[in-house]
Amino acid sequence: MMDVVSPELNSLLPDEIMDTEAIAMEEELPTEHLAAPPQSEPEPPQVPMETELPEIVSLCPTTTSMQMTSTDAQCSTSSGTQLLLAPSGLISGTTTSAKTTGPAVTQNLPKISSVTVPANHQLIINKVSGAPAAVGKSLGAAVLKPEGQKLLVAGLSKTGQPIMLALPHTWNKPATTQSTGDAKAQPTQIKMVTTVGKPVIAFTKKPAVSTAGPMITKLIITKALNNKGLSSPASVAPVVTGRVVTQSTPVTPPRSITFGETISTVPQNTSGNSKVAISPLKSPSKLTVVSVASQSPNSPQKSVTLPLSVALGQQILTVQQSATTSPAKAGTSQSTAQTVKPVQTVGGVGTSQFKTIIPLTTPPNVQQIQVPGSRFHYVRLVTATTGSSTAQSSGSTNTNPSIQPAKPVMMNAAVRMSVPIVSAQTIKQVVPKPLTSAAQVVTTSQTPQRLIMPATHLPQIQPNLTSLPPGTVLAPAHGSGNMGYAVLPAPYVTQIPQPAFVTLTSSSSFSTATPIQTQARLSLNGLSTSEAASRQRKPCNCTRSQCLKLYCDCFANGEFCNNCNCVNCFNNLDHESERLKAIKACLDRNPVAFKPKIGKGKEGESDRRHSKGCNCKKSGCLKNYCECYEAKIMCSSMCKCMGCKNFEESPERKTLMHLADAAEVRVQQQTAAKTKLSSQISDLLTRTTPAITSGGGKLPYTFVTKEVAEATCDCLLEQAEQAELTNQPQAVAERLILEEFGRCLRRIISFAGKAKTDCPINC
DNA sequence: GAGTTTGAAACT
DNA sequence: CAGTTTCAAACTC
Repeated sequence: MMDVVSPELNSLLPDEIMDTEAIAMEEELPTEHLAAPPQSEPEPPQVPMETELPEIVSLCPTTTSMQMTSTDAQCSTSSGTQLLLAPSGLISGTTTSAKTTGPAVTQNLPKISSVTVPANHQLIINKVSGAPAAVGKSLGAAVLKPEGQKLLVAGLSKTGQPIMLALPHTWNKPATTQSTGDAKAQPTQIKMVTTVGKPVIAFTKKPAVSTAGPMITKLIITKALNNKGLSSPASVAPVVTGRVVTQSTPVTPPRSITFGETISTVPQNTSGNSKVAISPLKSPSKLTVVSVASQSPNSPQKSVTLPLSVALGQQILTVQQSATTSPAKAGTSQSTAQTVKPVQTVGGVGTSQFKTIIPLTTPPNVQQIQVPGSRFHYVRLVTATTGSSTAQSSGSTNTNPSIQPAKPVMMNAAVRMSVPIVSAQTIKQVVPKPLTSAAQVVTTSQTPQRLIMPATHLPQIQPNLTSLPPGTVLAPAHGSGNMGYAVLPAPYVTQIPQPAFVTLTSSSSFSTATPIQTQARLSLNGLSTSEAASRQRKPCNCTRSQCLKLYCDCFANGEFCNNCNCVNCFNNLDHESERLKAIKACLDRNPVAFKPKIGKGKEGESDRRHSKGCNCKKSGCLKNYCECYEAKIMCSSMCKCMGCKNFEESPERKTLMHLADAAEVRVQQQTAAKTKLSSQISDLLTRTTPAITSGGGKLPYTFVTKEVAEATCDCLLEQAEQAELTNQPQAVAERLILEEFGRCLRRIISFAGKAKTDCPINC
């Protein structure tokens, strides 16, 4: 299964993903581009998180950046502390699931709903916008300005000293734009540089690069991994570089992204780079990326969590990575598919599909990368190269602040991201699969990394994550080099060999991970794997499109063709590269090509409506040609149809509906009748079969064979003839015949009883 | 089942 | 963005 990923697949992925140089360049942004967060700027009203999700979180040794609000804050990166980033407005008084991982220290910080510092060095801070106040100093964290802070970065230093960073409110401004991810805004890049004891954060406004889509906010966190805890930023030993790129769409519940990375006090031996593409999410509300360090005592684990939302569902992205304490370079590529647990959603429009991404390696670093244009959501796991490792091994003597994260050399970790997506097909079924909103974080103590995306709405990420066809899976290429990805339809996720779903035994970060792990199997559309597997899709009949166009329903729904009647089908594992190209082409044409067409309308409008509207001309929108009618929804103002009869008061529509209802009733009645008949037959067989076969309950009539019946008839005829020969009156003749019939019956019964006695078993 | 109709997707 | 072509599903016979 895993070998389905061909090496050339790497080349198919967006260049932004594969190009490590590009990342490095971004990390090397000039300092002058980094501007301090305008704290004086009035904070905009709380906006849905989808507009404010940090796009990139980079963990690197970059030193250029503005100082954190608090200079005394210790860099949490040096001590396995998990960092949680909570953009304001993204979290409304709800803590992430990580909060449950252990004893938490909660601060009633203004704009911060809660701060959790579990014993496992994980710090979770939930920021609530709108409440100006100073950050609780009891934590020793930097003071947050009430205004102009959209992102709160908190972490615990090796000494346990918390670090908090606030992002300028401008980060959230794009959120004001309404629309499903179409809003274009100038991307804001936030670079955070944390050295040991000297966390720094910077904000940079960059011209929008993305061709289309929601504003892109980039958050880059650069931190030096130095267990020595150098007080000088100059002496930074870069170890891990991570990026988190997320996009948010308007009006969406807060999300949380937990980003974790392993920080080892010893030189990082895992010099590798793993990339993880996060499949588009239909509307995930919460995204959590959790990175768990290896179990090595010297490899404390850190994580950054961006709590985004809670109420409507949570999307969790969990990345587990192991950092080998051994100084030796990891030369082996350990690709372990990880179990993906679909996060259930609450209030989901329909069932969701998941997208799973499995990186090849287990790098200590995780980078989420947003690729403009492609709208793919990627996570890159980057491990410091030899140079950085050497620096660390030398006791963090490296004083060069400009040290950039080493390019990935090896990928050892397997990361899977599961992203449930509401598919159009699901909507058509009008059978919403309620999903639980509980965010789940899966962690492992071993090398495997896991990325889990919540199954519910993730509007903020939607622009990117929803771009991929539902159920898309990026699987690591097997032995295809350092990196390889296969975009797999969700159904194929279940086909991945069991080892790929290695159960994660969490020993470290999250105590709550265990229950999740038990059900870590990927589910599709909110269905269990078995249910998903059983879900039958209508086979396509494509002949010319190679099933790589949206004409093909299979392709349009992000599924591989299976049992279809298509000709020259490329929508399968054998044509990964073509499929990837086709997906990219579709996304280039329409970034929301794979998003459900039927979605929620505006407030007050029908819950379901065609996002684009139909364009019917001849069907009157009363045939299945019409997508609205097919979806059993009314045409709306979005439609450009002619002669539309698919509106509420349309008599034609009512007539059709009545007919349809009547037909449905008939079908139901017929079905019920068939069911009843079948049940009766089954019951009859159930009752009779044992008697016939077992012998214990053999009934007399079972002896009324053809021969017996004929013999009886002969007896009766003989009796009738005798009566006739003796000139007996008819009444007497009838009596004689009936008496003879009675005797026959008695004989039959007697014989049956005798046979039962003689052969009580198996007669 | 073959042929026609239809409208979305793709193309220019 | 509009017009045209292509395509596969829906529909008809």
